[in-house]
Amino acid sequence: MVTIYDIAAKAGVSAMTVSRVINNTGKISEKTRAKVRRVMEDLNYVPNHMARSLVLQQTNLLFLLITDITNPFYTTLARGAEDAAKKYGYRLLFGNSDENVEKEKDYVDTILATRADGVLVAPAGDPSLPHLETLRKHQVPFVLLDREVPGLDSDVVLGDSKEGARKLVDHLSSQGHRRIALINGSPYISSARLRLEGYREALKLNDLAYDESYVLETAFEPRSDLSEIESWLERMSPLPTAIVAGNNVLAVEVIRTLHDRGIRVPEQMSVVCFDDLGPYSEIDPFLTVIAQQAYQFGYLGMQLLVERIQERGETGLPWKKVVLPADMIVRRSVSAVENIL
Amino acid sequence: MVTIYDIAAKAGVSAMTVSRVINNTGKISEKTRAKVRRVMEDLNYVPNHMARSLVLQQTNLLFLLITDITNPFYTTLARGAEDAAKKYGYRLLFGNSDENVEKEKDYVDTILATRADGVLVAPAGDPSLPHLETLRKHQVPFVLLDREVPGLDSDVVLGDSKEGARKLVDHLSSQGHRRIALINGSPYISSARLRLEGYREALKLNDLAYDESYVLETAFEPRSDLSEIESWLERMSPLPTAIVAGNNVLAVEVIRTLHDRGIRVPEQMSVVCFDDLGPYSEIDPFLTVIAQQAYQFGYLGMQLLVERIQERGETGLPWKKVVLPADMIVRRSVSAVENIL
DNA sequence: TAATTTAAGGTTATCGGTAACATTATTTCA
DNA sequence: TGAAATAATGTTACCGATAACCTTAAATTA
Repeated sequence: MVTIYDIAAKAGVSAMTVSRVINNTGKISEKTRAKVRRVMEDLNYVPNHMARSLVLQQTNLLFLLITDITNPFYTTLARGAEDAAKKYGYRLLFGNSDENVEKEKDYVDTILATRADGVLVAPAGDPSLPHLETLRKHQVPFVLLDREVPGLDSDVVLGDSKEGARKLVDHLSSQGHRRIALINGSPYISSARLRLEGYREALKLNDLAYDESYVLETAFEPRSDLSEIESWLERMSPLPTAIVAGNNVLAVEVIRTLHDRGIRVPEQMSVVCFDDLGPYSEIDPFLTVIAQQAYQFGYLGMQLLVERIQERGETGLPWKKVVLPADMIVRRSVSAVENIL
Repeated sequence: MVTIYDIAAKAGVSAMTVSRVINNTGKISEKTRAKVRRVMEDLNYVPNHMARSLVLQQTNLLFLLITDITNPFYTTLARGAEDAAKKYGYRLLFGNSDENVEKEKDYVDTILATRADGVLVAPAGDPSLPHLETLRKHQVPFVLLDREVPGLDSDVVLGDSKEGARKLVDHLSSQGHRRIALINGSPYISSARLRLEGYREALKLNDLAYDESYVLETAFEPRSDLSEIESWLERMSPLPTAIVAGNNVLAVEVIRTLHDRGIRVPEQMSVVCFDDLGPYSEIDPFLTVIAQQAYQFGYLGMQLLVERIQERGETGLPWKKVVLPADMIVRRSVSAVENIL
């Protein structure tokens, strides 16, 4: 590997001069600058980021941790974060925790070991608390995305989950649905809790009774085993006429399970959910959804993070909480109750 | 930041002893080991990856560069790469080039500067050659995914693009289509070239004439400006009855443009493409596609990469080329010609 | 013209680890 | 019982960069 010393030797200058040329610091004559540049090109020199960061005590590296890299919500969010990072001159790397607290912890270790300047995290859930506290203890600035973690103060960008759930239920109710079920993510995830709350409030406002057996709390991540959903569907009696899904992955799994049992959507069952299905929902608009502004989650989150990084030292700045609105897109996955077979 | 020296001082041993405890090397008495461990926990010590890599001359870090993080093909591929990396004990980080050679070059610089042990790359295209050669020159092992780059020998995992294109055209032909158009990625991308070749061969085999105006070569990446597709549609006369899209993104854009012009799919135009739309195509199976084994691209690619890394030093090992089959999934986006309005 | 400034560059120490080579008790064995 | 082996730890140098300080010659200024 070519080092600064190889360049220095070949150019007949000291290593420090090479360093100055690389970083455009200090005073260097045009002649030496040109010579050093030529030697660097000749030898294909690439600065060693680690050596540099070691002495500078900063890496210019930021991380984005998401929980599901195959979910369009998170990948669109990633684009937003990426664009903002570029704007501020940071490099951004991605990690994927798969909704798995252990994997997430591994990434946090990598991040700490890499001495990243900051992190954007969509936490796997409340049990993420310990490793987020570790980040805090090591003074790594971070911003939470999409989910809060009780007991941890921080900047955060959230969607209006409660309002979103209310809108979905209201919409179903307006189509005459009175038996509305909810399949939700783990209660250890803040957004899932708020969606449940919004669901219950909306039921009440629409004079609908809350029936515990109509609620299934499972995992937001995709899984091959659908038996939990199957037994839930069997348990409910009478079957609901509509299902609210806590996110797009759950909606897909519910619909798949319904199809397996010969129940057609929306003819026999209406389904709505949080989060859109990416650009692909445009070709054959099917699911009625709360389309969260995924790109904005990433973009705004990155702005908050960069602010934190640049304010480092100043203490006691209040934590910022951005709540993005929940907009509903009505498509074909809901039919009016009177049309249900 | 807590260092090995802080631990050493507090535990009353030398830094080297701490290092030995961390890495489980050398001989350490149980007593000191326990003491050092306790101090590390007390101080929340995290090893500095950069310092370590600097002296070890290896980072245990691998990178995956993809060209479109919102494309389910690449995110599923990423999952495969991730699982395989974990199996082999490497850390994996992701980068997203957005089909943009410049961005890709930036990532390559980051990778070189980070001194990653290896890279998995889905190259943006033939113009990626210079920076891939830079990787080679710096002896960073890499494996290409999904696309080859002429003039560059390397391990590579490909899909059978030619065969896939043939299958799509054959399928359309079997439904009576005789005017079949192709919207494809840039001719500077190997997979796009092969898809065009397969398309032309299949036309010939089905006794269909090749009409240049029926082929549009554009970009594989999503874009907001659809005017190029619009003017292409206007140019073709008579309109084709079916369109083959070089990938899922193009299919989505074509269908969107068709809808804008009041042309319905599949009632008035059949559309097929390469690459599935992720799990979401299951809820409302619409597009007939060549479903490439995205997960396998990542998993096998990672295996090849790790082999290369571990063989480092041994020269002249032949390059490996894995070609994954192209399987067609027939869904609803094609109708028989006689039913076209 | 002597005293300062400035331009251009060099030296040394350091970032946080680890390899390689000591060192010192303590065992083990001939 | 003395020599050799081993266990447990310490010292030193180095990985590749940069900050802080130092040096020298040329250019300015009083």
